[in-house]
Amino acid sequence: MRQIKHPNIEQVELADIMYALSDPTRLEIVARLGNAGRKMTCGEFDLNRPKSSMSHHFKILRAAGLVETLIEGTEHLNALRVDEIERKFPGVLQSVLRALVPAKT
Amino acid sequence: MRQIKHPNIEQVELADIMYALSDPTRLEIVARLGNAGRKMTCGEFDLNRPKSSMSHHFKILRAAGLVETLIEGTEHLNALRVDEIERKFPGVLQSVLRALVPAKT
DNA sequence: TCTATAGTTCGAATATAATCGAACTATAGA
DNA sequence: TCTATAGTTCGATTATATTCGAACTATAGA
Repeated sequence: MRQIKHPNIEQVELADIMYALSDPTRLEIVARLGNAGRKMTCGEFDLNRPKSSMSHHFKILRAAGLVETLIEGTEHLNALRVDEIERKFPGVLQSVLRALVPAKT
Repeated sequence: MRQIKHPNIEQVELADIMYALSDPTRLEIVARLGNAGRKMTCGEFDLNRPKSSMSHHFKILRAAGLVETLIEGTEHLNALRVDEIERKFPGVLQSVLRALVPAKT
């Protein structure tokens, strides 16, 4: 396996995005990715959960089209697909990201 | 039972909203309520599902804080809590509603 | 008071999801 | 080639959701 397959943006459905965002762990991952504004490895999220659970959540985020994962060496670099999602569903991801920031005055 | 209890807006959580919006039937209900821009009875949604299923979905939409239900006679009048949600999570519901409109030029 | 209407609740069946340890894969570097 | 690292996949368990018929509740109107 060279690179991970992602859905292309035409295939992305709103209900799947909503589903992916309905879990607290995944919301946290999305929040951190959004805050970071850079690619992050799975290991960087220190959410006190075993690797297999984290992997499961990333899989769902990827399947929903929210996250894109680039394999580089032994690491998987994850990024939000903000631009594409924004073009397809304007405002949805941005407003969610804003809602996730804890009152950043 | 006089009137149905709803969560007040402070108690409403983003994950619950996302969860409520992750089901196609509920998305459809929300879309129609949004389009209508008026209160609608449960029976008006002609989604080919038994009453008990519809009732279940309305219960979840209510619990998530998305829908407000007013009892009037034998009917239950449902409305989106757009203003409150908008104040708490700016853009979230609006952008979802816009995404649900099928290319209304 | 009787009946029709609108919707909820209950209960059981079925489906889907979350969780996590253990085994696995792929790469980097010694 | 051996080892460590990063992450995935598998499989089993447990938890949650969906679905829908049947019974129920509350109100309106005759």
